[in-house]
Amino acid sequence: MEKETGDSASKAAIMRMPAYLRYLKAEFEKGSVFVSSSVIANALSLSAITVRKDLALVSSLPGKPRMGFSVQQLISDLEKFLGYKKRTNAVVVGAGGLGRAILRYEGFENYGLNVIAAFDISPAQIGAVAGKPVYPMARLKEIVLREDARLGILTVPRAAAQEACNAMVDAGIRAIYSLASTQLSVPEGVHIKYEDLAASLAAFSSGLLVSE
Amino acid sequence: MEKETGDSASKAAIMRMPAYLRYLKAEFEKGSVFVSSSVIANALSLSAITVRKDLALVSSLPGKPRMGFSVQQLISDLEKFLGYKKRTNAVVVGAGGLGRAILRYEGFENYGLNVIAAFDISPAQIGAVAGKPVYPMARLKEIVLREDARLGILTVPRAAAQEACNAMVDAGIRAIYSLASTQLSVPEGVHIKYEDLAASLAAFSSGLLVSE
DNA sequence: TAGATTGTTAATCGATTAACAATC
DNA sequence: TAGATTGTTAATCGATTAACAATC
Repeated sequence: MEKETGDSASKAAIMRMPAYLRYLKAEFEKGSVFVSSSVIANALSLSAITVRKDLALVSSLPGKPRMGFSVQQLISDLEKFLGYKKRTNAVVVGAGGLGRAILRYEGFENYGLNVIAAFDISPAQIGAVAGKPVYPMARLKEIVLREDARLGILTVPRAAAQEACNAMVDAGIRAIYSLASTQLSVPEGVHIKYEDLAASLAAFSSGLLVSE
Repeated sequence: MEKETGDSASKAAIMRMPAYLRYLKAEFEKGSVFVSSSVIANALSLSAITVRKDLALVSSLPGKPRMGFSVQQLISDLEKFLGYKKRTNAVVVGAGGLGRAILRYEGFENYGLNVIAAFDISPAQIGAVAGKPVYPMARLKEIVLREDARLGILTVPRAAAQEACNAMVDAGIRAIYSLASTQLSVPEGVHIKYEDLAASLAAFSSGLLVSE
């Protein structure tokens, strides 16, 4: 008989986890050893109860009355929960401004992500950025297979997005993170997440999401 | 006596609006004149009822039984609702890879956002990108005042983030969109929104948010 | 007219908040 | 010990879904 797994994290809770991790890492740098839910809640503009509920979902050790939670333990638990301790290889398709910025960004290491290469249709872009190769699109499938890349990051212009997306799917990629701000159609079984920086910026700017 | 304003949009609903707009614009390109809630729902993996409820919040004209909603009208209503018809001036602080990509991106026009200039501490970055000036940080306040910039986009490295943030606040900016993936402290009255691309990418990659 | 699709009212579902006993 | 902070159970709140009469 299967053991009860208990509460599973809601999507809302999952989205708060990176914020906890970021905060706790900052606290760790400052030398904090223990931290209470109410302190975290204050810093992150959440309620203490929400924080405690969330931490209960990921914490391997219970918090201690009067002290709170071990900062170090919590960091480790959160990283494990968020999968930052596993390694995933990712490729970037589209070596324009945004694609190149992603290649240059070094912070992905902390998130268990290796951005291994980029691809572009334009011969002018072929070469390397920040020591990472930029290949022609024709080599996408070969490299994805060889490096077992699981995640594709789409940063091509809108007009080229569907074609580039198809190429990724054909290469065997089953998880696509699209920054191309256009609707894409993918076959069953391929996961896609749209991140529309411009739209979210605009929503924020117009004050609609001020409270978030 | 004040007239009842009716239901106001939930945050969840607001976040779906850009997706409707994107879809409707694509349909408009294809020549669609009317579209029903169930068609939209299918395309966007939502329920038809959710779509109808959401559209009721923004639509100035009711949908017609048997036909659905006017694509053109809905696009206009959504753009108005999302504030894309107003103009807001924005500045970028940090002219590294990501900052430069934002300067080069032309899609902001559609969202009512004018990215007018960038700022950087490094003299090497001063100049222009895509016809937009990159100024030294010392000129931030002057330009923000002159151009009435309301939104600041923060794209500096983590270590420089708080200092750059302070400079923005000092320059009179009251809405900061931070891509710096670090916790910032701002005075009361300054709105801040964190967008951690790396964290959201990692969460997606680890399969935690697959269903979104 | 007949039927598809709307808008609305009620029911369900899920997440947050409140209350409180347990405990270091 | 006394008290702050935890984890848990119950209540509230908000959003989604279901049901259905209205209507082009």
